[in-house]
Amino acid sequence: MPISPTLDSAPRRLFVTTALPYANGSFHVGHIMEYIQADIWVRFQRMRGHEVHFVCADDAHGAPIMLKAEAEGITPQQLVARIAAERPKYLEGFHISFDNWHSTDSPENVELSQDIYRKLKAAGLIYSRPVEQFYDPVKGMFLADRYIKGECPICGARDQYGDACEVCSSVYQPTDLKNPYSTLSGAAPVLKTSDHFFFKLSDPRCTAFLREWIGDRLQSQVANKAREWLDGEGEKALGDWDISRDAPYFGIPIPDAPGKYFYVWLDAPVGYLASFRNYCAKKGIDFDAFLADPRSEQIHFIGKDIIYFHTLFWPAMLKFAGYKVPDNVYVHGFITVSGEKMSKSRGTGISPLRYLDIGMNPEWLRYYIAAKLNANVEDVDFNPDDFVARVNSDLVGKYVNIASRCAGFIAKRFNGRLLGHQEGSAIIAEMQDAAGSIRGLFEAREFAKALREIMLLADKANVFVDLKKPWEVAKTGQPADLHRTCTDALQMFRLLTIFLKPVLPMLAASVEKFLNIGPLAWADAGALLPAEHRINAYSHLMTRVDPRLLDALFESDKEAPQVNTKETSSTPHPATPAKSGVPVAHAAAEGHLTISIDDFAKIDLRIARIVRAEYVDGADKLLRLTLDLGALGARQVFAGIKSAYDPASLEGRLTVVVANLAPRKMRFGLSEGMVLAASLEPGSAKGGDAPGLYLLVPDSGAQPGMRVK
RNA sequence: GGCGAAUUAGCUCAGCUGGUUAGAGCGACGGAAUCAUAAUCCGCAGGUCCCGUGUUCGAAUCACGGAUUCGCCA
Repeated sequence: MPISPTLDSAPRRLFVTTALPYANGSFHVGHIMEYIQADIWVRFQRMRGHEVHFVCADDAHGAPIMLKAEAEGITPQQLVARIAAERPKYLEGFHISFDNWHSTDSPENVELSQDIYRKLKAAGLIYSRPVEQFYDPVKGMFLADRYIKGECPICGARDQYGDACEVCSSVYQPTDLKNPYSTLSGAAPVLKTSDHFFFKLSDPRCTAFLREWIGDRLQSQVANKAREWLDGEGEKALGDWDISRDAPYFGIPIPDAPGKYFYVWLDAPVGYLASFRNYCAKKGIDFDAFLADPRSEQIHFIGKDIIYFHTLFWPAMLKFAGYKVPDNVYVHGFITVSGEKMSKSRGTGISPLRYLDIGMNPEWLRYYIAAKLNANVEDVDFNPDDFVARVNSDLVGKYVNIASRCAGFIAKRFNGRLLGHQEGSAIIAEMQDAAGSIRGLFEAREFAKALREIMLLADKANVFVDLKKPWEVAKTGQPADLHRTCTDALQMFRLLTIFLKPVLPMLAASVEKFLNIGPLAWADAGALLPAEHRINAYSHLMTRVDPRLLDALFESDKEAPQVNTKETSSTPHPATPAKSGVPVAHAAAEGHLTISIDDFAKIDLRIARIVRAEYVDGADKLLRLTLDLGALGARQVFAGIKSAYDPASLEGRLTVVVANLAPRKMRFGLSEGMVLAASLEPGSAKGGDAPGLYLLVPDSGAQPGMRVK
């Protein structure tokens, strides 16, 4: 049940988080979707004047990170630091406005996790008992289910994981497997007993509290699921939670229990608090006072895969450790691509980094995702054709176009000044009235509905301009009428900008500059630009999506990056079950000096004929080359060889081109490859020598399109 | 296997507690316009509402069965 939009204007104090991403790999588009959803909501709240603290952190602990670091010959801390270092590129790239980004491998988290544990223990909710588990005698560690494979006890299929058979889909215990082996060492695991600590979730105090906490605050789908778990009976009864792991383990030591560590899922959500506390210290906010303030709201945005942890363990942990409990958990579905689940191992999906690298506008994605998000736990499909149509039609065709078609008149005919808004169009008032319902939709995370309503208003603005025909009035009518129409249309444009600002913060900033106004807040919808207000020159606010960019986005991005292998992903995991417990010990250790023949084979080198070569307006170093690649067709390539070659001298010549280089959007157009040329390394030029540039040329007889290998 | 969710025009989706000819945006098609980075406006055409049976005066909407897809069973 989404909470009803606040109708009063009492300032709220919001502590908002997104799920902590596991720090063993880069962000995927599922993370980005969650961040975009939360960021839109957060920016909306800030625009309304509320106090918002929006934080996240890397989820750094656990066996997968420990093993991966070991395989790379580095410490877990080094691995986590490397991943952390690349986070800002994504977050800034998609304009995610976190106030703080921290790590669960931090002093704050150690302190908070241990404190919570001690208090739970004091409350009588922690106990220990022996657990018998598979143990890898070679690695000297206990094995989680996914590090064990063997033959299915039901159908006999080989190489099945310890929890379920992919062939006959029966479910069993790892100890049921026939001929089990450790995926880490290949050794046959042995059963070994060890004491584990448990959080007594089945305690009547916990279940009673959780029933009450769930109340009607959660989305109905989420509440139903949580109650199903809570009310389970017999086999399905709510079990206690095993919160300890034995050394060796990368995690937080359990107080007074040598060799025992918190299971990563215990300290992961505590990371929300750790990050917030770290942020409070930097900002001089009183952490304890904030959490103690009954007005403070704690909101977690998460994906549907981790409902269990956030609606059962997490509130119960906080409650019985005497901490503030979450006010709400907002759950979203996964993102699919053209209806297919993303699978990193199969190379499908969208790489956020590639999206940025090929020059796609992050606000296109923000808009598209917002246009498909609602408050339900439903998957969102990224459909390339739909993406192009939606963005181009809504944003460029409808919204930006309003400013574009009026700004010229205001600038040329009226010296950039607006008319007063007396007797303005009724559509302006209609838009101002709509601010309330749009606000309610943003508040309830019904972004798709909000944008539909906003675009309906944008349609009306375009019809308005069409009916008023300023281009005719400019020739034959009264200047005052022209002034009136264009002023009104810009007033509408400004109102639409307020409504779109949570989704399109950068575009809104450009509009603020264009309109020569300060940052727009939600309440500004109640007022209009004053008479005689002077606007700045218009420059285009957003370009259309070139469908070829989508091709580039999906093209042969086959090399699968690291697959998440945490026990359960703490992220809005797009899909794929974590199926790669496969050790990669051999991979990175080989150093970076040599590559394999397979690596080299990835580079598609081709003979190309330079059909045309020309200077590029405004480029210091570039020539635009049109290449003939034989059977591969024609390509446009920008080459930084202007200093060494006269375009005319290049036409007709053969050279070598990297044909499968990811296309790159440059200021002057799309570059679809790279021609090869020899030069000295920068800085190694001997005094005075020009570095020089020497284009590669094949021996005579080579034909365009031939493969070079 | 048990439980649950989804399936509506070419695409993306609305359709509340069952009620007259099932809606929107985009796309397609036909016109108009030319202020706007060809954007805009008007019109028109698209649907056995997954299939089947049933309840009902009446079902996209309810019940049962089935298909497909997905999820949970920690």
